[in-house]
Amino acid sequence: MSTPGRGLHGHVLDTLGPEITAGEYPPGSVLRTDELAQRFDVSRSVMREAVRVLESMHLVESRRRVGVTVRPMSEWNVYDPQVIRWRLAGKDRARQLRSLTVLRSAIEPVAAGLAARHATSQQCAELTECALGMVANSRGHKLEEYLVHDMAFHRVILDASGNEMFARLGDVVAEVLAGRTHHDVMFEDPDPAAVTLHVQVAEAVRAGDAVRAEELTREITVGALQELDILAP
Amino acid sequence: MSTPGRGLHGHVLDTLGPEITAGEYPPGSVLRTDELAQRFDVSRSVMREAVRVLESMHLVESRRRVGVTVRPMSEWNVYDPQVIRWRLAGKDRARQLRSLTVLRSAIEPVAAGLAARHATSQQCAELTECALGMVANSRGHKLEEYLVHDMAFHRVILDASGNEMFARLGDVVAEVLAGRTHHDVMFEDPDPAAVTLHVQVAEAVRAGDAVRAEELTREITVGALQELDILAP
DNA sequence: GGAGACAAAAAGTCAGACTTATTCGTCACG
DNA sequence: CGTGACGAATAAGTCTGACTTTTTGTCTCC
Repeated sequence: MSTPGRGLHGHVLDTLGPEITAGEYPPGSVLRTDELAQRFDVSRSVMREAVRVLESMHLVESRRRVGVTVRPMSEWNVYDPQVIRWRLAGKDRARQLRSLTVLRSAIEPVAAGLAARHATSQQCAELTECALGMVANSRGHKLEEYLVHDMAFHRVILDASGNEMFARLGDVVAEVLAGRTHHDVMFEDPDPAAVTLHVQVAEAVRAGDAVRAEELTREITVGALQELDILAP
Repeated sequence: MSTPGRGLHGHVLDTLGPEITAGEYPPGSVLRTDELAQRFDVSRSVMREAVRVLESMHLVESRRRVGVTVRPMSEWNVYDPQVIRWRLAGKDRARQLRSLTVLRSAIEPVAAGLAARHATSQQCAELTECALGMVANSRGHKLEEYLVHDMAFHRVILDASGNEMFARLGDVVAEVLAGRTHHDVMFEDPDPAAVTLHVQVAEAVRAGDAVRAEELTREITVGALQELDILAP
């Protein structure tokens, strides 16, 4: 995605990471560095670097005389964008998408409220532009163009909140929106009500109306949650 | 903290990580693997493993013929518990604490609402126990004992929400609460109103009253935000 | 002054030997 | 029988040195 297989150790991670996050090795499973190096046909140095990265994500733990043991899912660094990507590409993408959508529903309304207070005039302009782009592509099976503007819209909101923790969720939200468009729901044109809400949020932010921006965004995320409930009650 | 200097590469990270997150190397600064290996008196293999970990946190980027370049703060994986710890131990701990408290104010109310729906009877019992422990230690300069129960309380709420993304913020919230007690505010006994709110949240969760649990928790987090505003308006 | 070739620099890779910590089995001792 | 200590096996950890690959800056040459 962002950094595709840069170097041999990257290629190893592209295979091993998804396998682990997909749960192919039950927690407590033991892998041996040497065997992995053989399997991927790389030197032990390269394999060790890959293991170190997995370890920094808390996916595995490396202990002397034991080997590389897989940690239970509850200990994974589930906010690591790489881990999120692996899991979204794997088996439990539905569960993952639900968790992330709930996260969105908590974060984005608050972020929109802050954005109404902190957004620069340029960010307001970008927001309006994105909302207009969504309107323009809301009919006629132009889902891809719509998605681009939708992702940009939410990224601007999160950035404009002025909170770095929120801002860093831009990639995650984009991934969720993309996943929704490309796989699960959204067979036809997007919900007109949602499009309108985005336009209204842009207006509220520009007007500096924090309460209204927060409430409108809450409606958007509630809608996203309902979409999931319809799909898998 | 959790995994203190495990192995040589861990020791290198314990020094280099805080240096980078403290901003001692401006974005775009170039480090050379060989020089770093010399500086820390380790072999290049060990140094490379450390660089790989820093790279997986998006703190640096390693490119051929160029070296290891430090990335701008906006690209760091700020949700990585290790990065959070490094930053909380460093220069901008105040800024970091503020960001995290805003994050809490978005997450915890929603988590409490979900907890009211999903908490098991055992989790309800734990919650009540924590709240009672907070009451018992709310007077008489027993800040440490109070803190333990406070951290446990919020961890149970986040776990009981049933959302893994929320659950994994337990460590972060604990870190924020600990930081608040040990450094910034909290010179004397905690605010009695806050203690009462925790007890009421425990009751609301046990009663399955999601709306009330959410609203009460919102009051708690608003209080935490106000504490910061009083300290640094 | 632009395009292409060349050289230097730094990360990337590999192989092999050695070190160290941990675990497990065994054996002696209570 | 249990128990504790000793020792051997094992797999990660470390170091070294040689080699490869990619990128970049420069220096021609047209």
